[in-house]
Amino acid sequence: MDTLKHIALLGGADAYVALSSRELGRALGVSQQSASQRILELLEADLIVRDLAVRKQRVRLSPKGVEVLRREHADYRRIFELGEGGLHVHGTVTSGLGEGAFYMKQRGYKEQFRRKLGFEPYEGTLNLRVSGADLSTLDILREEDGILIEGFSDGGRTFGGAKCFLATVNGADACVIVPLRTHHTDNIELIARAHLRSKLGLADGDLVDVQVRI
Amino acid sequence: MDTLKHIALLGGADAYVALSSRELGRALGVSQQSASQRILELLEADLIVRDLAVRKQRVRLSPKGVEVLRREHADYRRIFELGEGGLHVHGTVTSGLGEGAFYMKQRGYKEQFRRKLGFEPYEGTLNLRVSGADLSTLDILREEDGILIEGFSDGGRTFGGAKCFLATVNGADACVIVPLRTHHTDNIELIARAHLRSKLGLADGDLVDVQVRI
DNA sequence: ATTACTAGGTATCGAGTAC
DNA sequence: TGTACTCGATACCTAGTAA
Repeated sequence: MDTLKHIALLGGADAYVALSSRELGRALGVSQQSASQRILELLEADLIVRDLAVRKQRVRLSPKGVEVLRREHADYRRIFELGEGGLHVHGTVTSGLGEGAFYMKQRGYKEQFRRKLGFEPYEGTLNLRVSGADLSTLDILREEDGILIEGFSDGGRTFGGAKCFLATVNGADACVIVPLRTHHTDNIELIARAHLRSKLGLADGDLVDVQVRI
Repeated sequence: MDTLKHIALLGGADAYVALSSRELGRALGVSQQSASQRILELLEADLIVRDLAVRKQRVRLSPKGVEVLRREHADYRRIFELGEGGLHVHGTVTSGLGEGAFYMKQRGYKEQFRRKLGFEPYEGTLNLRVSGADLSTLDILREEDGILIEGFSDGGRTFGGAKCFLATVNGADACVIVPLRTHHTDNIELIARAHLRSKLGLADGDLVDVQVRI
């Protein structure tokens, strides 16, 4: 585990890195022999792959190895990023494709919002683009349970389900929408009773602070 | 290490959590005896503190224990979040104690800034307070090598060294200063050729985006 | 230079048990 | 119920060395 992390820190998550057993041993504070043994164990567990040349071996993480570290990372995010009273995410205001408004007008969604959130949201969404450190914070949301909005069909078209999380944007009450069937994106959408953009005086590119209650 | 993480995941980073050695053993896949032993080791290393009541022990991380996990977290951030072109940190503008200006006026520093950064910075610093996810991002900086500003003595007083990292604040060129002799704080200081506060039109509490080049 | 086998010492683990 | 001791089994690490 520690060995796997060390390889990743050397860049082995993306590409092969040259790493002799002696170097590895020194870095981990164990002997060359033990380091060699650890490499063999990681290979046996399919967590790394190796290119064993004559001079020096080159190793890199396997997809399974990356997944193991990612899970570990998620644990640390839970510990440190989910502090007092929820989870902070920063994002910049963007104007989406206007799709949000289309979805918000659907009766199948509107009715659920009224019933499950206790208010009828404005027929539009505030789009935020998230970057850097906060990107991984979104992964926590995706794994967390929220207020469930069920999918439905209307007029031969299917509308997917979503999860909602109560939140505040720059202090104003709002609600984060996370589609259930979602790919890893850097976008989040917010809804609220009012038109957030005008209520908060926001323009494209403005940086806002979202505090999500979990 | 794994034990420490598990305690933190139970909430032991902020407060005492009840945790019997049997529970801990089950969670870690070891016996009650080994779990008890691990608790003792963590106590010995001052990574946790314990409230040993009659019924059940309660444990929580010590500041040192939190620090250890934070370092670990920083490693994972380095692996997964330090992608192309640097590192994003968000912070809110605060007015410090005005100390920044005092230091920036010292000849020992000014001369080094001019020589090593290639410009003479404005005689004041922009203070940012960082929170949540970005806090641990700062730890990456603390471990990274930057442009070295050496400490010196002047008039019987000693001034400590620091590291600098080229950065942009809301798009404007700047430089992050990280004191060498520092522990974990939630503050960062920025210098630039111009007075950033007026150049960017910033007021206390404003949220800014810092992109650090590494 | 490497990697990795074998042999032997050491730390770690868990069952039994005391408190 | 708890925690934590002793002690035999075992997993792990290192030195020497082969390829």
